[in-house]
Amino acid sequence: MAKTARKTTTVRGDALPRYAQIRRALESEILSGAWPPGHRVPSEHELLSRYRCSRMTVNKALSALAASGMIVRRRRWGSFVSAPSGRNVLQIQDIEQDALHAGRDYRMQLMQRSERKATKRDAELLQGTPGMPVLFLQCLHYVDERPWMLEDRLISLAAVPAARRADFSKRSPGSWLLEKVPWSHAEHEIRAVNASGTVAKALGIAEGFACLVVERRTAHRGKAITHVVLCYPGDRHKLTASFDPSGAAEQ
Amino acid sequence: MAKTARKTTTVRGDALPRYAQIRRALESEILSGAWPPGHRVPSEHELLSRYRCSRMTVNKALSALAASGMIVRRRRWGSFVSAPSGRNVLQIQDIEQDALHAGRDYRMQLMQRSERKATKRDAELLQGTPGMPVLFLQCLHYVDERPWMLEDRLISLAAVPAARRADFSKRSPGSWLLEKVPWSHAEHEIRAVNASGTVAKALGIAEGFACLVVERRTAHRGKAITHVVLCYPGDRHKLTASFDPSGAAEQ
DNA sequence: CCGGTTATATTGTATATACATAATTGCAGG
DNA sequence: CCTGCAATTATGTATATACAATATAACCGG
Repeated sequence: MAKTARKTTTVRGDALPRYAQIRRALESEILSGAWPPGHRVPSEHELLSRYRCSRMTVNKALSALAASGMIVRRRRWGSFVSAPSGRNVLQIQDIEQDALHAGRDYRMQLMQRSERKATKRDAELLQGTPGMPVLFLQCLHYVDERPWMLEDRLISLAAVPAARRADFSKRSPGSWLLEKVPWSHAEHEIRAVNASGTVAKALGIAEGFACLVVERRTAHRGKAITHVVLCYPGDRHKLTASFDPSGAAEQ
Repeated sequence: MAKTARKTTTVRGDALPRYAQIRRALESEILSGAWPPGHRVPSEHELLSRYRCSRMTVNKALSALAASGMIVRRRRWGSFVSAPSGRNVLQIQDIEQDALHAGRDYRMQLMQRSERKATKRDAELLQGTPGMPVLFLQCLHYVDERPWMLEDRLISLAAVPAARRADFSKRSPGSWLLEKVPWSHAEHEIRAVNASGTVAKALGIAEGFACLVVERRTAHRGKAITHVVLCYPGDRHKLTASFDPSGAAEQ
């Protein structure tokens, strides 16, 4: 009695929402190859009459597909399946935290710390000007008491003056920065190198052993914050990534 | 005269659309650190009265932020800034095509080709069963007439029977598959290894030279399609990636 | 105090509608 | 034939509205 009679306007068999269904349907046309790159996706009008729903709903589906790079949309032109290269993007989780805190024993040791005016090379790495104040840190990270990774880091003291007084003997500069300093842009480079004598000694591996090197430059509002080189023995560290068409992970 | 009098309902100073403005504003609160992880984002109601717009508009902004992993939303709970680790994802462009066709001279050579019943190891790599029919290919890729990359590939003939009759002496199996076979899931692994004698010989580098190895497993609807190991001399190939908070690249 | 019902807050989905924008097509007038 | 305006098409953005789902809080009878 007290309950107000509710009219169910949309009858969903407890499945995905309509916009997601439409998105999936289109996605599967594309991923199955039925709609090759360049193929014209039906217009919003066609889709709304096909799926018997409002334009906003198909628009949501199409916008999502466009955002994920599966299709390209242009006014008056229509929507078109984009080239695979446009969507072959894979995502890699944060590199630093990765693998370390997987229930294993972790500790780090500060090997070097020096405050200095940027050399020409420092300036290049930070994309700043020589002479700017920088902090150089070298840390050795251990996992289960074995040397795991060697970190060479430059921090721009102009951008992060607080770093001058931070204690990096316990706290890794990476996680300190992550907490203290917001950043909005990062560039990574990943390559393989043979360990030099000093690197080999620090990591307890043979000279020439293949290492995976991750180099990262971080900036905020166009101002460089830090530049870091992480060197992992190649047999221990792997980067893994998995790619799924947009919907799978989100829904 | 003929022109119908048009009322401009929304006065936009030719700037970003409102939902993008709102998104940016919130994003900058988060990226600037003003709203730390766990901080509560104003509710849609608060935002719509603050920005004087409809709920759908703020919803679009918030949904986009949620999709990009900057915030987490829950019914009746509200929206909260997510931990940085949730958003430290970086994107890497397609690995195979990368760098190759950058205006340089490319050619490839088929070194080995064998059709066989899957060994135990083959089956493991393809996540299939021993005895299944597979095609093994080894290709050497040249850029500017220098050996550039060595590819070891397994293709499941059950999933791609057409591969049996394809001519891989000119066409790289990677691009052939990309065109012929839709795929929906891929897993990558990236590591560094010292070149073995045979690899070194093929690539024209010294034995033990550090190589970047990219391993990829591709599947469609849970059925394995191909497994490939790409081996690049470490000094020549680099993976690069750049991360921006969602909006920058799209808008 | 317990246990259930009811109210409420907040996001999720969907619709109908309107106007804006961009680019092409077509037509009219010189 | 060229110019320019108008119509057309398809997407882009925004509003107002309605109902759904979900979890907390408040209330209330026993």
